[in-house]
Amino acid sequence: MKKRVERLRGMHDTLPEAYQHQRWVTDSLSTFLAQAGYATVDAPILEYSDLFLSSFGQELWQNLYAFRLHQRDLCLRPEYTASICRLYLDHYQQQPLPQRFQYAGPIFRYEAPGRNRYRQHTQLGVELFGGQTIFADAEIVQLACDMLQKLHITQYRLELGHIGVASGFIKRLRLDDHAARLLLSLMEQISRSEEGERAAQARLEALYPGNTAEEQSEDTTARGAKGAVSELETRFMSSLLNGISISFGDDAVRNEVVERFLWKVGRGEQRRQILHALEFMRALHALSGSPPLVFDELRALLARYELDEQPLAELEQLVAIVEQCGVHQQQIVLNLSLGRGVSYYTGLVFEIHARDEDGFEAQLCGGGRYDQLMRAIGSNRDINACGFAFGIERLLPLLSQNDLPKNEYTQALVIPVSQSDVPYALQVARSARLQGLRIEVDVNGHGVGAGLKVAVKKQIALAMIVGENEQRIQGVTLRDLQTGEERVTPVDALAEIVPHKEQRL
RNA sequence: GUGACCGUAGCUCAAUAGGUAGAGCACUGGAUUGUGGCUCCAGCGGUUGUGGGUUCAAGCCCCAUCGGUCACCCCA
Repeated sequence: MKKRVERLRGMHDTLPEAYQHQRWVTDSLSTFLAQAGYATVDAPILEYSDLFLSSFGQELWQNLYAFRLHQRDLCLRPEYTASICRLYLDHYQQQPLPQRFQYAGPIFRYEAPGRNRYRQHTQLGVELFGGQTIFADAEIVQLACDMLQKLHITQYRLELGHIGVASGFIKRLRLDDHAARLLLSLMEQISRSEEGERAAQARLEALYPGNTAEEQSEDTTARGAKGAVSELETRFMSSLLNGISISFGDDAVRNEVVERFLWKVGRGEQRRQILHALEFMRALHALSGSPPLVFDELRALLARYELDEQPLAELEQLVAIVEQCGVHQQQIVLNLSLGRGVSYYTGLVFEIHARDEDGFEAQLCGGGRYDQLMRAIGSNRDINACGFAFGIERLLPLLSQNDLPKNEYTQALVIPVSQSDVPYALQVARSARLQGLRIEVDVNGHGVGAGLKVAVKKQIALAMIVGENEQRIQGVTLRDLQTGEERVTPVDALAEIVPHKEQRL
């Protein structure tokens, strides 16, 4: 076999049917957003890597398609938000706020490909700059839901969260900035699973490494180091873990986890604070659920920790508005441990999930509020901003076939009788197209019989046979491939005849 | 990133226990030089993903690597 250049891993080709469907979805949603005042813009696919530093921290740096070219650090955009913010700063600062933008196009992330997951995929989204927080938040969440409505996708789950709760808590811990940010970005991972917590733990450990000599001695005599951890600390951790009922297999395993954690995290004040934060995040996660009940429970939790109720009040208003737009309470899940991958969110965060017909659940949409991103990428003032983006490829499997457009199939194939009739065939095709028909020409150069075979194989309903006889009268022999019926038709009249013939199919 | 399974013609797949690599579809030509679908005939097509190893002998066994699928992990 000849060596063939393969398609890149995680990249996909878009074939005619999928392309049509994708364009239909994009057009429908874009039209809808334009009705809401969102002007379509686009930005370069390639940007300076620095643009994405604040959104993709060091943790996600490896997920960028970044490279160095001519002494410049460049990067294929991993998302639109930062680019649109840059676009705003470059062109719109003199315009009055709020400003609304929509976009659609490819983005790139270097990740392990999987089902419904590509290294290049298409995002369609909006950014809303300025406006009052609660109203702007409500507008975009409502838009996201209405867009699904527009596509007749009704079975979905709307997850709402608010970074303000956890960040309010962390702020009080007086952690250093780096630790606080890391903790926040790990929140979702921590609350998801035992394994996730362990991974997060490792990252936090790296932040406050213990005494090197002690660690080495632990490696050689793991059990011998036991005495170094105080009885009190072990019991505290133990009861903490008990309280939030995580299953650890058996006591030995749990003790091991507790011990290693306390040991490795180091012994400073920071460690105690982090433990505190972990506990709080667990509690937040445990309380996720649907309104209205969950609000009471969350309010009680915030009161217990003496935290500001403002974020919760915002969410409550938001839920009320979203419900008025036809989203059922059962579809809404409040999850204050929702973190989202990127690190710039400051307030509302939300995601929309849905299950396809195979029962596979995928995230369709994600977004939130990021009031400090503008400053992070070089603005000299903060500009309130929020937005969201849909993954177009993930919407496609959820669409009903009835809604999707039919393929633009070819209506007739022009078959030249002999090679000398090709110029006339092309002329006929051109004339028919000018009349609005979709016409292909058989360019195989092998006669009428073979030409008709081509038409059948390609499932084209009509053939236009053209030779000397037809050219003499400026006509075609129009043959119906289904009935075998033939009639000679003037080229000028094709537009009237062809559509009628087709309807027989 | 981790684990499991898989990789043979353009596509879908065969190949006994390790013993000379096959079929259908598709494609090209013909039966049919201005009339198709059906049929028949012929042709084209391969370093068995790649590299190493074991063996008298490897598509098959072993190792590595690349790619694919699924489940985790993570994300849209």
